[in-house]
Amino acid sequence: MRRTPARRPTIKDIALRSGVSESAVSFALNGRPGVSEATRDRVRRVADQLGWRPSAAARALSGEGAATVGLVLARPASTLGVESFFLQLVSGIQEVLARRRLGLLFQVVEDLSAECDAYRRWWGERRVDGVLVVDPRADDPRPPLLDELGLPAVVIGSLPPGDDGTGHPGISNLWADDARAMASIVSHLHGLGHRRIVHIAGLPDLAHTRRRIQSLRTEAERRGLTDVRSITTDYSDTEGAEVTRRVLASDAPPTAIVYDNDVLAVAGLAVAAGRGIPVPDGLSIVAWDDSVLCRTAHPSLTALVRDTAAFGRRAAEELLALLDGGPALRVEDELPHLEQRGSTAAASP
Amino acid sequence: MRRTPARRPTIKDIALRSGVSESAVSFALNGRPGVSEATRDRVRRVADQLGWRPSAAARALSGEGAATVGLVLARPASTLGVESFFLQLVSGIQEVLARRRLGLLFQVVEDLSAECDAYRRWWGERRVDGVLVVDPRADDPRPPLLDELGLPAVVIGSLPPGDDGTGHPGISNLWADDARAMASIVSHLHGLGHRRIVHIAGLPDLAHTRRRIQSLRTEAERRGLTDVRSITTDYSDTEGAEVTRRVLASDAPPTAIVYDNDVLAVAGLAVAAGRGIPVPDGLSIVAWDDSVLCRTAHPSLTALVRDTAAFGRRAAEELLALLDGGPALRVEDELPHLEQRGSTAAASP
DNA sequence: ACGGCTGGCTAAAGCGCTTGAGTTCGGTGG
DNA sequence: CCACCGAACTCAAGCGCTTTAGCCAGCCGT
Repeated sequence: MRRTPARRPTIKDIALRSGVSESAVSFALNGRPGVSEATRDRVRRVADQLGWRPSAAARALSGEGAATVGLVLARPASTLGVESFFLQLVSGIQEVLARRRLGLLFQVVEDLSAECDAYRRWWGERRVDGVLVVDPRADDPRPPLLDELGLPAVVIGSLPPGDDGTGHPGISNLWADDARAMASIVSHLHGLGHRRIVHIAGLPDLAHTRRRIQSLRTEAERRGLTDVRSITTDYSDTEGAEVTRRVLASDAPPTAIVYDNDVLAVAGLAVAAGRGIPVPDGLSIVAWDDSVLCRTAHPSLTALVRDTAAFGRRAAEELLALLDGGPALRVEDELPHLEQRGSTAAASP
Repeated sequence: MRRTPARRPTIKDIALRSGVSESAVSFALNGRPGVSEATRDRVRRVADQLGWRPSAAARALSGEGAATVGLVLARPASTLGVESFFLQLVSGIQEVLARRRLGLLFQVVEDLSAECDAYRRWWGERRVDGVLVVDPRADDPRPPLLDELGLPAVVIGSLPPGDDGTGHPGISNLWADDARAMASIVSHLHGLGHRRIVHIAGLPDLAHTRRRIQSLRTEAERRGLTDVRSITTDYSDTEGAEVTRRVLASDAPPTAIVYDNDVLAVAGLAVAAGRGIPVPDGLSIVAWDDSVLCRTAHPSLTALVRDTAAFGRRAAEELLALLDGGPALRVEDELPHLEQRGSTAAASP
């Protein structure tokens, strides 16, 4: 025999018990003028004695907004394996949203067009007040779409080269300076005497991939390095391993490889180990983004670490500012820092 | 100058343009009787010409439910590093929810009591129609709470020993047979001649941790193995490494270690490598749950693999069934299978 | 003593949708 | 020819909350 679930109290119940009108209750509970302090107190007491909570639906319907923000992750199922990045990011985001009692509507989809559909649906159904957009890319259809819908958004991640982020009045951008970060890696490797460097990158369409590739080229030219190149992958360990194998088998194999994420790096390390190439003495490895993988690998991997949860927090804060009617901003996140571990050493001659 | 965002059409707009009443529109769009096929078609056409979407808030308010389910992850920020498990699970869940246009409200919190708060809040605010509960534990306060709230739920994961899952009429349970899975691991190791086995487990309060520990003991007794034990950890690579170090330094170190997740296993592997203990010849390692980590480790790790996305899908399906008024069920997921790789071999004498 | 304020409250409309209770109208059976 | 019926609609209430307009008592100044 199933217990009747407790009935949820409404402001009507509160009004009845405290002997005032529903409007008075609303005023009292929302800290609006129009009720005496005495009444306000009484109403408040009754409210939380009854365990009252405002109905999100009713609030939303009467123009208060949905009290929810959305986040969609467009990744083919195969790719979203390990990546510590997202849970950390989400965890940071939540921290901030929780303070304002905002919910996070989350969705994982296969591709970009499904992502856009999700935005349209959320907008149409008035489910979210704003969204957080990850993985900006070249010719990204999302900012214009969101602009058209009038859905406030924060794009998380550096914009593609050439896009300065203006022109989308309702959209903020929280960016990390991938160019400078790449420069710091190149500087480190160059300082160790490396002249042949390969960058095994992620998805070619992602904005940060392009920034990194571009920066690598610039830095190489600046230093007169001619044997430096980038190769894009799908971020999977499979491709990471395959590309590494190919690169190491070439005539003049690199003395250092920079991987665009931890999974690629670890996969690469495994390949090196399999071919009997000692790391770091025969090959230096740098991972972009730190994680347990990098720390537990053997040797542990020199990695570009950033505080992903903090990144998420800042993104959420920017979105809140936007929802509060603030202007769209471009803000830069802290520069990540290169944590030197056991996988980088002086180039062997 | 900001473009005025498009105004969202309501059924009133549709009613006006198609020359019928709002109710007729509602009937037409929801496939209810009471309108002619001709009218229905016309209304439908107008609706999607206008790009109409039902307002989730209005629907919810008029008794249709929130069209949303909730999932909260109670993990201290430190722990939710790599674990491929959750994103995979969520990805599977979404696949099923998407078919019914249900949203997923997601929350990451620090601990169990915050998780319970989240449920209360969601219930009070009528934000979700049901929830998915992960990481069941001993003396779990969540099922009784959800029962009291009358919030349909599916508990994902095996219940603690002694709890048969009955007694919570609104709650289904999707369980994996951790006991048999552990038995299969022990059988594999025993068959390879291992007699001293250590199980480096996860959080001691989690139900599946207890099941595994209990099963290990049972299996050991059945085979007359006396030098077998479990040690719990917080799932972090740090503790995994530390416990491994301690265990390997003991007088009669184990010849095989079973780790409760991929992170622990990789951390353990690194420790072994650091101490010059060859894997698998000097030590066999088994990881519970597969991931890139296991596959890219060197040697690759023998792992207990399960189809996590499928697990998520089934859980979501159970929840849907519950929301449709079906009875609470206990269903068992497929047995995971032990993928033998390079980290297990015959015990050295 | 009276008009005008102001503080404290109530009444009522409205948000977008569902739904049960009418209403209309073209048949049908008697 | 009329009562009756069901199909196809319309009306209006209601979900829980916010918000605008309005009401009334009491206090001010003159």
